[in-house]
Amino acid sequence: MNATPRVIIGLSAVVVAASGKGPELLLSGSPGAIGLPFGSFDPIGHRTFELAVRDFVTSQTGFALGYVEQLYTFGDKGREAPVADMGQSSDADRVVSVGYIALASSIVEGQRRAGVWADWYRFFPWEDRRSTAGMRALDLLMPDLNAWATTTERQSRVAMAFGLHGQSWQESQVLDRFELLYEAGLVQEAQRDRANSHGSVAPALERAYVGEPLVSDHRRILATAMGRLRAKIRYRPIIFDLAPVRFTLSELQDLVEALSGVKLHKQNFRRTLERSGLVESTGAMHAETGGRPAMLFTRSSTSRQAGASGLSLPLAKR
Amino acid sequence: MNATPRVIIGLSAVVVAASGKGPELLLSGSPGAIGLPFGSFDPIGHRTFELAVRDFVTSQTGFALGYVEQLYTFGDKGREAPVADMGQSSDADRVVSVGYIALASSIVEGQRRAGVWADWYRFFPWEDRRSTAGMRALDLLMPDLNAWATTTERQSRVAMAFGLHGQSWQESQVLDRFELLYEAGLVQEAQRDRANSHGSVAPALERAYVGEPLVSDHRRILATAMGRLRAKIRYRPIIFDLAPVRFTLSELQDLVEALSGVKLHKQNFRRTLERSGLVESTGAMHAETGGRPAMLFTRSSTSRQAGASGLSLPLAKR
DNA sequence: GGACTAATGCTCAGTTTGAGTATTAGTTGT
DNA sequence: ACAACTAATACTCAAACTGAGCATTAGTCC
Repeated sequence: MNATPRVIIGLSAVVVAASGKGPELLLSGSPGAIGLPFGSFDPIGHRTFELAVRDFVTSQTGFALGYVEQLYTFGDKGREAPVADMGQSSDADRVVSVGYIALASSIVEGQRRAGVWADWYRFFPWEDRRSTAGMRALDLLMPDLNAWATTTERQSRVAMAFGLHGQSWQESQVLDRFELLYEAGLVQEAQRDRANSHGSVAPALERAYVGEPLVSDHRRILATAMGRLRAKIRYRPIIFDLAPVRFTLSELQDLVEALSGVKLHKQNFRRTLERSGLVESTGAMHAETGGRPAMLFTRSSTSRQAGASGLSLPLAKR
Repeated sequence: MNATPRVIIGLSAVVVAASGKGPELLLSGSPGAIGLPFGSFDPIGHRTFELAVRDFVTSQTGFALGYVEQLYTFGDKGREAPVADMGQSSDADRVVSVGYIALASSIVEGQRRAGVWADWYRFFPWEDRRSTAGMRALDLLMPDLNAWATTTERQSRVAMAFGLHGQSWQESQVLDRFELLYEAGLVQEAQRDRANSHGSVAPALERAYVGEPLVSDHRRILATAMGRLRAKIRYRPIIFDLAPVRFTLSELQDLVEALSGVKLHKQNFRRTLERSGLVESTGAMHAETGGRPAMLFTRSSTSRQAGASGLSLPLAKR
């Protein structure tokens, strides 16, 4: 047997922070080739992946991470993340990339250093169902999706994924929806990948409603991360790793809505939240923009314990 | 910079099948050094990890896998899985292991080929709360756990993990419980790892209630897998990947109980199951050992769709 | 002091659970 | 053929949880 080709471990991180607007992502790369922060794992220097992730994100962007969780390890041939500019890989190498999710509590202007932060809905406009803009993006996609759904199997997949025909919208099925759009050729990555293998060029898609593409398969990784986060806020109190230390219930609700992309019923949200025992009021009030002042809350100590549960998401009406 | 040491990707698989008794695991190794099926990833020959897993499990045990899902990637230095007998690694290499969970539908005697199958509760006796034996294992551990829990922080962790003081038992917290026992030095791996670093030898533990150890950190991987599976049956219909094609509701319940380690309320279990639409009755009946014959069911077609939900687990009384 | 804007409070009906009690359809022994 | 036995199924009932609204405050801004 010849010398085995080297295996290179790449690390990519979906770094999420909440600004006043909503969830923001840390990106790197140059215009036209934007991607997730990506670094390669040094088998000698790094004792654990997690330390390595913290390390390269900090050194690339000057930003220190809070909560970090492993997402998935991507090892399929033909979908490798690019390490071209690392100058160390050759064609014979096999790149395996380990994806991580990291949360940073709300962005304070001073904390922003290098790196570009972007609203994550830029890459998934149809995932934002709070605004009419997001709903409109989906409406615009539907004709193409329907055209693609020629078999009943496809139709049923589309219906399940996008909550059609009486199925309910499942906010955490981000990856299913993205994969469907990819298969239907409605996202730019699909056309790019096909062009790479067939040499054909498809017509440009209107970015406004198919979202912006990312380098390599980073949008897929991002979709995986989004789905995982959205699912996880339901059973683990990770929302508090994104929220500021003290917050009003409305601010917390806005944050949850921004993450999950749906509107919640205000009174029911606070009801379940108070019952859950995850928050406790500080005495202080918050002088608002206008309207009655709100109580400021903090996460309770029980919310920090090992098995603490997450939030329920009572949807708002039609 | 010197030539970088090689990175070797190892693959380990937690292969679960349901026999009449309960969940069984596929193990390999020789007596005294039992572990999970383990193989190394060939950067040239294998296009994807998943294919590689199917491949090495089949070639090592003659058993073909059904459902396969990635579990976690373990890359911490000092916890590498052993590849000693592969004859290809040197001290300078860094081993990263990607763990997988695989499910095989119920074991038919004829399907068993190589490999050893073992009841997974052999490794986690305290996780089986259906039998008095399992409850007893926990009772026997408690004095030692309490002795270890000298701080309130530790006490609260123990209480959360093991459902003490009014906290409820969370069947999916398998890893938390194992880690706690490890920290408390109550599982053999802890003593082995300490002996490796300090050269001290601790007294042997009574295997009957601390469970049997596995090679390397395989018991930890197994705990992770068990927790994941137990959590997942609640939100995805994977139980049907373990069940036979046709089953009675009692058989299905037994299977769920065996997996999750708790007793369920029979009438409520079938009520939620029927409402869920995950199963549909075949016309056929099942001639039982004794008692009224039961209807045979199959998983419904909707249970196969993308976003299908899992089972609710209505606990039985005290 | 009145208008305006959110934050909080409360209600109510429809569902979903947790726990049991009551029947029913086979099997087995006499 | 009948009685005893064993599970599978059917039903009931109350407590807890949810989905939807209506009603009441406590500040800010003319």
